Amino acid sequence: MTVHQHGRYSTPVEDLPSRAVPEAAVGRLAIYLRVLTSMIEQGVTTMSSEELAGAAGVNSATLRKDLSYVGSYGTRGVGYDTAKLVEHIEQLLGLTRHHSVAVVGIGNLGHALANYGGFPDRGFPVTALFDVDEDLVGIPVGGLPVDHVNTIPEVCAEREVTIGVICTPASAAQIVCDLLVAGGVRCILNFAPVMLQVPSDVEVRRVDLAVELQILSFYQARRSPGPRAGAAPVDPVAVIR
Amino acid sequence: MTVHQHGRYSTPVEDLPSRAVPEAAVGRLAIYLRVLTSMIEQGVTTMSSEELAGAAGVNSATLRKDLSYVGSYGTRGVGYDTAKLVEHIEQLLGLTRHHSVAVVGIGNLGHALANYGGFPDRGFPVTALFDVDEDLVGIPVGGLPVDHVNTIPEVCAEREVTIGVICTPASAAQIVCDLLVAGGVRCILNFAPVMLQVPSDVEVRRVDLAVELQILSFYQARRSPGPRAGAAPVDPVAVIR
DNA sequence: GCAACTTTGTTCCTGCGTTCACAAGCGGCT
DNA sequence: AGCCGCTTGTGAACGCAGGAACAAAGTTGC
Repeated sequence: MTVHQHGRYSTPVEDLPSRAVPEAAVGRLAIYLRVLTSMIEQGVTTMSSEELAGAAGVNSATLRKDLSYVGSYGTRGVGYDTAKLVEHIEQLLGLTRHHSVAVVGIGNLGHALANYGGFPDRGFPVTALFDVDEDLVGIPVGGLPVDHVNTIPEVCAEREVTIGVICTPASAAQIVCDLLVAGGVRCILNFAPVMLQVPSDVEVRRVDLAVELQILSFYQARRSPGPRAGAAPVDPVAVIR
Repeated sequence: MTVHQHGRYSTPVEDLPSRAVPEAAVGRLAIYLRVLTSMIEQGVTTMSSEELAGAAGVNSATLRKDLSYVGSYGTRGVGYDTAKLVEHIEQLLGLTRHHSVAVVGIGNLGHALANYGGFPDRGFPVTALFDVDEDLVGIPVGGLPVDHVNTIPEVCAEREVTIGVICTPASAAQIVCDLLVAGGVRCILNFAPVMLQVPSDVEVRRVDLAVELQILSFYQARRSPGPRAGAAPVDPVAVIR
């Protein structure tokens, strides 16, 4: 029972699959991936580290080092083949096979996530929904019927859920987490404002709305004392779609 | 126009308000705050660094260092007065005054956020909702009518919005962002999967579902080759509420 | 009132991540 | 075919954050 939420290392033992990749680098790789697929759709077949870094908002040296973790697939004097690079990053991130997702807690947020359809981008199909509320059980949300939280272990094992998303109130999060772990789920995305206690082989990512807002509040608090920035210097000709 | 999303420093100039606080520390302080308010509700008036650190899942030395940023308000041999500490952390995080929040993009996620009511914890009232869809404009969501995105600059200036939350599709995010900035908003929470370009005095926090899932996928990919963990060693006697 | 224990606040140190800078390598041009 | 310029990949330095250890300080018990 360790507490290791967020930040920490990747491969404490076993450095066979390339050398250990820093966690921050993994996050950036996911961003490169998105930029790359977007560029490929626009017909771009080759990008230099400078271009890609610019689009991702990072230093080009950082980008090159990140890409060196996945292997050396660039051509000197030219740049990176976008298609090849996508392929290799996807492989490193384990996106070649699908990851079945379960959403627990079908409140406002859970409802929103369930309706995402195929979930952000491809490769993360939602295959199970759970809630405590008996009135919700059986009702389809986003085309999938809700099951009772008591059935989490069986259903998760049966449907081979790899990622559990916790959208319950804080008070229920730990219990739900234990049930997911019991069902063999070893990756958890936690939206509840609590630090989950999990076995060391379970990975938890926490997304905390309140913390994000408070960090923004902090930066707002220590600004130049000027009250508010000048109003509307940008043309309000909003042409969205 | 800098790109500085996430990570970076706090007070590049001006170290008047205590010394520069590392960004990571700010995030942890928000967590301490939650733990403390929870403990106060249970009648706890004093906590040692060891206790508080345990509850927050961090090292006690780290906690003491974090608290030293807000000032020295502990009593040696005793610990910290929970009420006093909450007060000082709230002051540092700028939570003493309210931060008016605007939500842009009333889709699944925007709908969920608008319905949060007073928004996570207290101090972040949602005072404006926006969408492009004419059919949505005027309809109240969570008790607040939706306005058209074209009116973002005026409405934000008028209602003194300090934090803008972007829940639009990626394609609209940058335009919406520009409109918020035009309305004087200098803190943005971005749920759209794009790196926003903003003036250097605007702070952007990004919450990216796809990236979080892909990071989990990465850790899942490089595990002990064993297929799935053993099933249900935990009693499924789920007694939630 | 004194001594011993407890807990804070801080200094030092270690280690990781980011950045800089350069050598190696590849394509294009003459 | 050889040279030139561009871009990658990596070795080394820098800087920050986290952890350990210690000194200062305050409280409790005698």
